[in-house]
Amino acid sequence: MSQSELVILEKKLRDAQLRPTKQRLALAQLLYSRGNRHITAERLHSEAMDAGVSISLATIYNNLHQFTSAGLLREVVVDSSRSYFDTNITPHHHFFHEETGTLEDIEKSDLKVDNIPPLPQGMEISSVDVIVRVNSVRN
Amino acid sequence: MSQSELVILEKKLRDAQLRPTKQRLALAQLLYSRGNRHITAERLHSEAMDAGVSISLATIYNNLHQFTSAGLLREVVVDSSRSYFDTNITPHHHFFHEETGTLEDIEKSDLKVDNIPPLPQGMEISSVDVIVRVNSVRN
DNA sequence: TTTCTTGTTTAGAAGAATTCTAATCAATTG
DNA sequence: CAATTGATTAGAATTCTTCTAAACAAGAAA
Repeated sequence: MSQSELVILEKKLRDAQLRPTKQRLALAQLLYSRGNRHITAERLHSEAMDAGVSISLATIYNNLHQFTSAGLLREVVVDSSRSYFDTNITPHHHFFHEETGTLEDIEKSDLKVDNIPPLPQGMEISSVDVIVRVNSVRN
Repeated sequence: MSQSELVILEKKLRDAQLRPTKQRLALAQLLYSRGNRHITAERLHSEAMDAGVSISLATIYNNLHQFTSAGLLREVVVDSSRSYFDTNITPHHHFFHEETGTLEDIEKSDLKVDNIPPLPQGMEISSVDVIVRVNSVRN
């Protein structure tokens, strides 16, 4: 991990009004230093452990939610049994591999959603989420 | 509840290879005698209680899953904290009212999804789920 | 610096939704 | 009817997530 990378991550946290604590910086590194990721709390926790960073699961959850509120992460709802957090916060959609439980981005420009019916008075769209669930062909 | 309605529900269960037990018939009534519904296990349980049908929560879960496997229900994943089951099994999409936690159908013909990128070799689409999350406009 | 304030982290308990267990019970079959 | 197989049950167990309240660390002020 280069020094300049740490400085950038620290600024990212400060800009989001989050104190750059040891734990937050470690999480930010795991999240943002390897390209776009889709990750669960448990998985992030074990990655932190593997990286030798001691951090409690409660802190992982706290921070995933704080990062999400701050617009640094986005929660993707694809599986009723666990929450996935996406480091790609630009508008886009997902492939969900049902067998492996993995997500893959679909760039917004690739996919078009048209003809959304009119919304009731006083309502506005908060997001349009498309999930293309895929499986391997069974023979 | 008319007699003929019960006979129809019983046939529906038999056709799905499910024995028409007292509990299943009661659930089928609650689910299919009031138009399309989007319901959680807890909610269905309290409706059954209110209707004077004694049924355990385990049985509710068992049956919701059996109905789903049999194609009599469809699970909709919109909220990471609970599962919704939809009695409308035709292909369609949903509005999700974030404030109230309620779902509303969007007919498939109303909405168009285009330009899904090519899938990796050996993969096939299992479903395409569109969720339009809506909120009331805040002043 | 040192001190103060406030935000953060922590372990473990608590909570909520769901699934499991194994005993009882009910529907169907012969 | 008796036997078989499937369904239901209460409650325990599991899993994921949130809460609690005490200890700690970061930033601000002196």
